[in-house]
Amino acid sequence: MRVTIADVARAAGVSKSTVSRVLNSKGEVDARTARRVRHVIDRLGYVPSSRAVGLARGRGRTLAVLTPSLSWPWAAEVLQGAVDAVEAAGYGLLLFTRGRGRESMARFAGQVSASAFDGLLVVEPEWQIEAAATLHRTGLPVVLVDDRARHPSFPCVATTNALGGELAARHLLALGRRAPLVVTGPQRFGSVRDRLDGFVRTLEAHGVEHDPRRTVEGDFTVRSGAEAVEKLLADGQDLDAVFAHNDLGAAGALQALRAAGRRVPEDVAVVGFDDVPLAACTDPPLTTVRQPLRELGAAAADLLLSRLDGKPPPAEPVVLPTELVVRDSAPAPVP
Amino acid sequence: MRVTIADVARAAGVSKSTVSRVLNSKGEVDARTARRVRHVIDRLGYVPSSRAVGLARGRGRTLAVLTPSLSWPWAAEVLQGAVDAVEAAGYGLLLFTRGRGRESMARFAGQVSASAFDGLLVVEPEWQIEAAATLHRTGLPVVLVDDRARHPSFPCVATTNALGGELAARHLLALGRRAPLVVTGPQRFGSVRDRLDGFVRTLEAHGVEHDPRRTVEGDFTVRSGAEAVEKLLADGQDLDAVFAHNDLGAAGALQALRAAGRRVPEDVAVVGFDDVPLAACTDPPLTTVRQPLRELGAAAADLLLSRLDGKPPPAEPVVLPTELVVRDSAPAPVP
DNA sequence: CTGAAAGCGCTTACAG
DNA sequence: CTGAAAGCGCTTACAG
Repeated sequence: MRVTIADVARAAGVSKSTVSRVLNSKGEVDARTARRVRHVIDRLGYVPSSRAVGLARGRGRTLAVLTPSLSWPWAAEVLQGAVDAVEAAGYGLLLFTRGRGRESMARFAGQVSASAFDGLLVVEPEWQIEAAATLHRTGLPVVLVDDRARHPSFPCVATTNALGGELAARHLLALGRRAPLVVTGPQRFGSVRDRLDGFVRTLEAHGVEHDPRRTVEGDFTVRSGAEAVEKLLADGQDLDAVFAHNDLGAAGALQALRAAGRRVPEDVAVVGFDDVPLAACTDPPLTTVRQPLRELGAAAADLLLSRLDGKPPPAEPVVLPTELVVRDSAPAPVP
Repeated sequence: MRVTIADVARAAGVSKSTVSRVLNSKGEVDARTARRVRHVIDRLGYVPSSRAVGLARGRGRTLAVLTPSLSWPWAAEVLQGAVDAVEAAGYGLLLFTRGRGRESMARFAGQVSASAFDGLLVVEPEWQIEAAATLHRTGLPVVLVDDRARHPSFPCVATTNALGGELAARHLLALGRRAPLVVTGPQRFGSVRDRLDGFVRTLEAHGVEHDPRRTVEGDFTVRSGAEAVEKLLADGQDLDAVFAHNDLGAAGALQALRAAGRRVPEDVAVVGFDDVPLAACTDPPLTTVRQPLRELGAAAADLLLSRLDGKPPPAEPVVLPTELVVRDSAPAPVP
């Protein structure tokens, strides 16, 4: 039923070796023979079995990506960037998410050992970093989409998180704000600490002291953004700005501020992070620090692909720039 | 380097056949022999090569999914549901998106012929339906996540779109609205026509005539939702409600209404469709017809898996229910 | 209950 | 430039 290389060889009156040679344009083949073989291939609609090729060659054309839940819009964007790049290279991409915790990691490890793929992309690694390190040591090419320099032993791509924090701070300072609430993500993340550092350092460089009580650790959910605002308000603290470490948190802050009767941006200016599609749909639309999410995914995929081609990993992480996108929640300062 | 079945056989003092038998618990194996083999497997950390197994058996444990861009939040949710189900079954999932049109479909077709996977999930098929049909004929198990009964020759899972339209209409009628704008998706989609039908029929069943000029075809983008409202307003038509066929469109309508000085929900009530995460973050939060997106993905995956196990496809499409989620953009009617 | 052998569909030295 | 043969790592009748 399936057309095999043997069928092609027979129909073309040559050996399987020769068919293989024209298939992979490897070794010298007589031009006329090659043409004949190609014709037969077309006529029969022959496509080599990826399994057989993979087995014979010891590797195939399949990559895998391990990513957080796709319900996080930024993960979906990064993944889309990776898919596009992988697809363009003619590779397949196996998708694993961290939906089911340890159990699902175990299953993942099984696939790895089964060498079902030839390279791995890890998006925002957390506790699975050990697993990644083990694989890496095993010889599996691994690339991380991650925070700068947190895992220096891996090739990785990252964004300028500290600069992002700085951009947010400069903008709020220019708007005359002096008492911002910072809703961070989980502070075990290096990216989060970098954003915070960049923000606070910039504030202080401009003579604005940042009261630590105005830094609240969130978990990147809408709810945590709202709660941070509610709590601060309940404590009687005042604020004239919010810098949330992601757009979802900023959206939550927006809701809580409205509920508390604070006007945005007049009373409180709000700046988010990421620039996911949601950011343009809130009321008012969010000013935010844009991360080039698709580009991150694509760059990581390309890096992995080039490693498979035997190119050495870059000494430094690949770092893509963040930039400020100004919308109504923290408009451009009037000159 | 790689531990093979031969290594295990040697270490356990048995043949490869026997190792294979205990691996697949197939055929009779002496209990003690089996135990010994298992020990060796554990000790050596042996995992069968998925490629070799696939080649020998003629099929492996890999599925593929062909889905629209993950930038559509609903696609990301459906995909997440599918990943979870596939992963739980111990299968791998190869991801293809329609990012690059025909070119990417060609590449996709290549992977298919290479039998890189054993079953295919198609999410919201449009022009690639022919390709799917061809594959299906070839013997590849295919399952669709699609609109009810549009492709009766495929096993598929769908939602109650007409009912969704009806729910939206009933809610708006209960709020006393009589002049709704309907922003549809592309009307070539069966789901879109079903939603529209359900909506209009319900209106008319309640003695409310629906002026066809108040049905505007959109393309599921935020922009198209906003434009539909702007155009209607520019034409001097009046409206007291909007029913958008997806939440993004509803978010766009919200923006345009605000810009036009209409209050939501007082002047204009707005109902969306899907209930993606964004829906809870708009101002006001969206009342919307919820689609069980993850469940759709999971159900499709399970259906595909059961087909691979040789179970016959269900005669009828699997249909999951939509339900109305009431938020502030169209609040519950006061009794 | 167990093993030797053939076969899955390719690639790759090795000869010629 | 081309072919016969071995090998990739498994499974599966077929004998015993």
